[in-house]
Amino acid sequence: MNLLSEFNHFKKPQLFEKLSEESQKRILECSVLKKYEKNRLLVQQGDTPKFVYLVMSGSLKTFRINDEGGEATIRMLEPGDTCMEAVMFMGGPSPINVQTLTESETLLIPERIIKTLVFEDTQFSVNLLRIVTRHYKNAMHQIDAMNIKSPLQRIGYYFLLKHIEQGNESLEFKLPFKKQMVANYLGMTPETFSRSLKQMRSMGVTVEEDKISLKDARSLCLFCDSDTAALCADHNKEDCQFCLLH
Amino acid sequence: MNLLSEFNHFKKPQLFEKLSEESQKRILECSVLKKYEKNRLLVQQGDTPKFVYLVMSGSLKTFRINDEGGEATIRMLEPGDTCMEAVMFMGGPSPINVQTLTESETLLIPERIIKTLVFEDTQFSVNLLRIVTRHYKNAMHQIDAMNIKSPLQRIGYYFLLKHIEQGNESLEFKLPFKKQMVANYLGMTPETFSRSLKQMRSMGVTVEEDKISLKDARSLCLFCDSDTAALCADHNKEDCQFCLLH
DNA sequence: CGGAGGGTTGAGATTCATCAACGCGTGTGG
DNA sequence: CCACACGCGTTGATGAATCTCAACCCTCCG
Repeated sequence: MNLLSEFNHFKKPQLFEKLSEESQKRILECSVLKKYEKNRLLVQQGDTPKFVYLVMSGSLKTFRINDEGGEATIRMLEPGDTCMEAVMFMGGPSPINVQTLTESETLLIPERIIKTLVFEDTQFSVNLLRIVTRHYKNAMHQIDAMNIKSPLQRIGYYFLLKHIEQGNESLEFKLPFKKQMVANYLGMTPETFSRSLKQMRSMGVTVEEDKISLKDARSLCLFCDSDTAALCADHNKEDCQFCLLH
Repeated sequence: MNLLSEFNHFKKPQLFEKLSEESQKRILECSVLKKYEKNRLLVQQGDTPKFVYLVMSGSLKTFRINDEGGEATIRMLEPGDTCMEAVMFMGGPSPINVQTLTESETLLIPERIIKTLVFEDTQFSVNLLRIVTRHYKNAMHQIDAMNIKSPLQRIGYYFLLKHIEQGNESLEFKLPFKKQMVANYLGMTPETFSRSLKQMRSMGVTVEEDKISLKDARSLCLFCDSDTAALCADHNKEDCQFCLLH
């Protein structure tokens, strides 16, 4: 099973970064590839974690639910992303559900190899640490967003991230998930999401279907902040709005 | 500087758990103890992280702010807790502020020793991983709370955690921070916090000053969920409300 | 004594969720 | 080939929940 070649199809999973061939082989040898239909529940709150899921194709979400039926999306995953790595080190049952958003293929990496390797390969444990801290940073931004940002600002910041992720240069980029999903991820209803998008037009940001178009490269700078600016290739250019603020 | 004896005053920092004497010594040798007055800002959003802060006495908070002056509390720390460990592995500037809530003493552990040790001592990197995943789990609950929980439920869950933390047996326990702080941490105003406390009285939970009193040991079970139940000593007793739900 | 900070209470304003209806594109079955 | 249902997104009207603002009480402390 040579899956490594597969990784060329998308960003190389951070889990395998700088990892010795040896360790990569050990992981892949005991992992299995599995295909799931749309909306299939892979993990439920309260389950004991058994696998790390590496998305090969399709998309998943992780989320929490309460008895009244409310859902809070924690993350939305695309090919190359992993989930449940963090949960394994929390101890105890999973605090989250994992579900496919579309038909998906995922690589199931057993808990045992993860927990073994973490003590035997420091590069692997550092990779895990980097992954989890990245998730945690995201979570911080989510908390921040829901406490002190308006729906408009939440969307703006989300778009800014996607813009930076997708290379920063093009004035057009894609919404990687259904609007409903994004809305819930941002902690609002589809209705307010839609209404906020309308407001955004007057700021030079238009959305048609899943295509986001900017009037100019600085349209989203309004939504930037000090720690996100560092990710921006234009951070040090003199027309960076964030820099102007100082 | 023999600080290890200090650790008897509070829970042993998870950072040092199962760590060799050797490694502990290496850390302590290059760390310094520092005293700060109340409301002193130790780290600002955008700063590059220089230290891990281990709280020896007093209390700190980590939080984000926006230009309109809004604050979103991420964590509140007591003696034995650490912060900035996660930030160091995020890469880039700090997304959070760190500030003392009261006069405090903290141990400053330089970034360099952390980043060195993480590659040289797997126990240390696993400790970090456990710490960060615990933070992340908390963050998930915060996200969940603000999306799909009422103020009442948020407070109830917070109280439940404190109750479990403080040993689960006594019907009285303490609110470890000022109400204002807790309110902001839970994403609400002091006013709604106060009003929700009044509602809680009819559920058998009364608060006077910082003393929380329960009518009976099950008063908070309403606010439990599947992953938190596992922490509860009474989880498997037949009168556990959560268990009854199934 | 007087001021400051924390907490509570009340009244009013605002914002977002809810509910309902509609448009549009797609797929399906008669 | 048409009719219909369904999922997704949008729009409008309504209502409820929480924030805001203001006043007040209390305790602590100079």
